[in-house]
Amino acid sequence: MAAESQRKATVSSTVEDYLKVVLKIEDMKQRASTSRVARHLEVADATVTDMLRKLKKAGLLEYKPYYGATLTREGRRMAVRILRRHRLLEMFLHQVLGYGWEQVHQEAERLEHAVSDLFISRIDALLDFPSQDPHGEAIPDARGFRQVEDDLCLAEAEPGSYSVRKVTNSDPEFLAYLDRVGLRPATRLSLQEKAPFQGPLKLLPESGREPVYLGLEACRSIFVLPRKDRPPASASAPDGPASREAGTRGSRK
Amino acid sequence: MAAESQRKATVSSTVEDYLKVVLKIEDMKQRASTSRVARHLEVADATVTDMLRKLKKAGLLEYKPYYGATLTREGRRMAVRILRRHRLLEMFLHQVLGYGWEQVHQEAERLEHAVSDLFISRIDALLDFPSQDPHGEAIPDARGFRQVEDDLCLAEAEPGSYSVRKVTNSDPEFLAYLDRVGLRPATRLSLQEKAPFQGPLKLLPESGREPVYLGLEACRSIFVLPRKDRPPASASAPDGPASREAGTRGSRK
DNA sequence: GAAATTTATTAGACTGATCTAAAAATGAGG
DNA sequence: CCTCATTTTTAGATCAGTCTAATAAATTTC
Repeated sequence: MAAESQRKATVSSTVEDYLKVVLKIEDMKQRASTSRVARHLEVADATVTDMLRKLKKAGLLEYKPYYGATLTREGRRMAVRILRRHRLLEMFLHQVLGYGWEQVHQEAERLEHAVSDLFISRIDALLDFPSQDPHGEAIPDARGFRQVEDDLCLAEAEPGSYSVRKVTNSDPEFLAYLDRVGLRPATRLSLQEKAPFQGPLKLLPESGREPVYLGLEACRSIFVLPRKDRPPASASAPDGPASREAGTRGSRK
Repeated sequence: MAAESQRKATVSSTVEDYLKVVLKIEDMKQRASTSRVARHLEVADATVTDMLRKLKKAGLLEYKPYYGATLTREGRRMAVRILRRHRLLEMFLHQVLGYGWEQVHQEAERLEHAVSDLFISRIDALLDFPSQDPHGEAIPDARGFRQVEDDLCLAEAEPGSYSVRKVTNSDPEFLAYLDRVGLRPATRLSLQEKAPFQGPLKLLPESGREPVYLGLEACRSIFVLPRKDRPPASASAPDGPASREAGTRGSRK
């Protein structure tokens, strides 16, 4: 008998973190090499080599020495489960406990390993089965299905009118800054020029404020949706004027 | 340079568990001996000996070989902090996420080590600063102050009228049973006889149902408050009408 | 395509929390 | 006060996750 194990494999939170990182790297269409994984987790390369071998043995990923790791079906299932927990928790912290979007990541990072499935299903229901977290990232559903997201990275966008879809960077400082200048999911903005190789990119958030200048790196973590109306227009959108105002519950301090 | 350390000592969740257990034992007015701590934590005695020495070195408790441990001021502060988190979390799970009182303990046991102070203060406010958890146990306040509780243990109570104050036993089976027979904090009940050495004690919960019989051990985890009206009376208590139709003596079947 | 550079793996060690088995204190009874 | 049972500690190991330093494979560069 060899094809026995089915469900229930309970893993340490360390293992969950490794799987999460490999998934994240694969999602960015990069190779999950030892050093890349090590950078994400902030551990030594040697530690990762070791761990990847263990995870391979556990059947959670494929591992080719000098190449890197690839999640197996089971490994991906677990990774997506954690991703779901993480994002659902972020949403919960934001909506129910009033956390700012720059505060949710760190807390969710700890809770995702500690809460039970019951907890997750209760907050899912309490939040009415949300499909996105406070940063605009999609929350996988309970079966592990994920929406396909082919968003446009601001760093590659042509001049035009857009709205912010998601921000993939959890640095609190950075998020707090975006918040301050009025850039959050659903914010409308117009872009005058294509992102330069170096130097800041000029944005005009609809919020009417002054232009915002962002470095290339910053732009890489902002994803947008094109809007079908030209940059400097007056009244047009039928779904409400200065909407954006709610969400992003204050707190801070 | 010697009297430096003040706050901030961050400890592992294992250490938190040891402190919690020592506090619990001290609260029961027992000696926190190696083996008693070991039994509570379900680890080997040798492990405890080791750990107690480390905790002593860390200044969290006194430790006398062959005698046991006593929390220091700092150790007690930490232990009470965890107790507060635990009970506040239980209340939160019960009130906000709809957990049954037999489900809250296990989840809180994991969360108490994972949530931040911000999380705790948010749920505290959300629950409107509760003073008791779902089992009727007092929640220490944010400064670490604890209400003095001198409750009467059902195992020692004289016949009379009481109401349930708290239940100190987190076994889900047991709690689910109490729930089924209608015994929970604030339930009124009358006691016909004093707890026997062996055999079940007969209780009459006000909820009108049949008498309930509880073993001595079970009675030890139930604490009650005397009510000021005698068993077989008619009208008297100003805090409720036809309270206790205390008659019902024995009979019923 | 050989040398230089980068990336990855091996080797050896450490830390924290745990265990088992053996030795040593403690404390009760005679 | 001596012996026996109980409780506690010591000794020696294990396991997971991590590190550093040394070595080896892969890749890039000239």
